[in-house]
Amino acid sequence: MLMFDADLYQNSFQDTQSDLEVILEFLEEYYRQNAVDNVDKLCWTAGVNERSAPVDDASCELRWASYEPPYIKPALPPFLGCDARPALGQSTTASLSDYGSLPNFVSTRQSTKQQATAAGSGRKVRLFHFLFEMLEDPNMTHCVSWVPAANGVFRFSSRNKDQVAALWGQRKGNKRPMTYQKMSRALRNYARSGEIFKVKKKLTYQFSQETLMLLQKRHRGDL
DNA sequence: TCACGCGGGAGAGATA
DNA sequence: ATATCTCTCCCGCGTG
Repeated sequence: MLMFDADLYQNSFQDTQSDLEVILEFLEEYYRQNAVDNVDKLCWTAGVNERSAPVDDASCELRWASYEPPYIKPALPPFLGCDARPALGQSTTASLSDYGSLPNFVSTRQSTKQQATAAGSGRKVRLFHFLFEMLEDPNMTHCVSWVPAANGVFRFSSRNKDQVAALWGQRKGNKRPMTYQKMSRALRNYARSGEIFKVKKKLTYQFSQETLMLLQKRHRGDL
């Protein structure tokens, strides 16, 4: 099981379970028709990191036949050295927030603030944590999924993107319904902190290399 | 022309 | 009480 901070993740996982129950009926119908695709997606999830186990290229090509390697906006220092984060590996109890929200090119002031926030409360789920949960959940691949052969890149389904947004709105307890438009706006704001970049392709975003590496390292460590 | 996705900016709510 | 962070919301623009 994927584990971040134990308490935080357990709570979020339970929330996710509740959310998923809402759309369970819809999913049941979908899975009956896409069982094979889900197997493929599990494979992609495991192969998000190109250094991980090889991905089934044939199945990827089938599903992503129309996909072209995205152009990554070089707005920030691209994918820094992994040895730049001293805290990594020193803490065995840090939550996902500690790692995933703190690329090393974020300003010192911001980093300090975020570290304090993540370490202090950990109660408030952040959008990119939620999205990572969705991406790691094979039941949600019809809404949002990793793009194979593109490290950390994920893409929303044009048909089901609003389901993800609706779940996000539920998770946050918003009174007004969340839409993809609003959720994607929040996603694009992550470019400022370097957590997620906008890829110049519709409905497609990318975790920063730093963030992705830490997520994956955490993921592998808890397998 | 139109629908859709994107980005700017302001502001609300939560947190330190 | 204040500063900061993280969205949320609205609006206009670009593109297919």
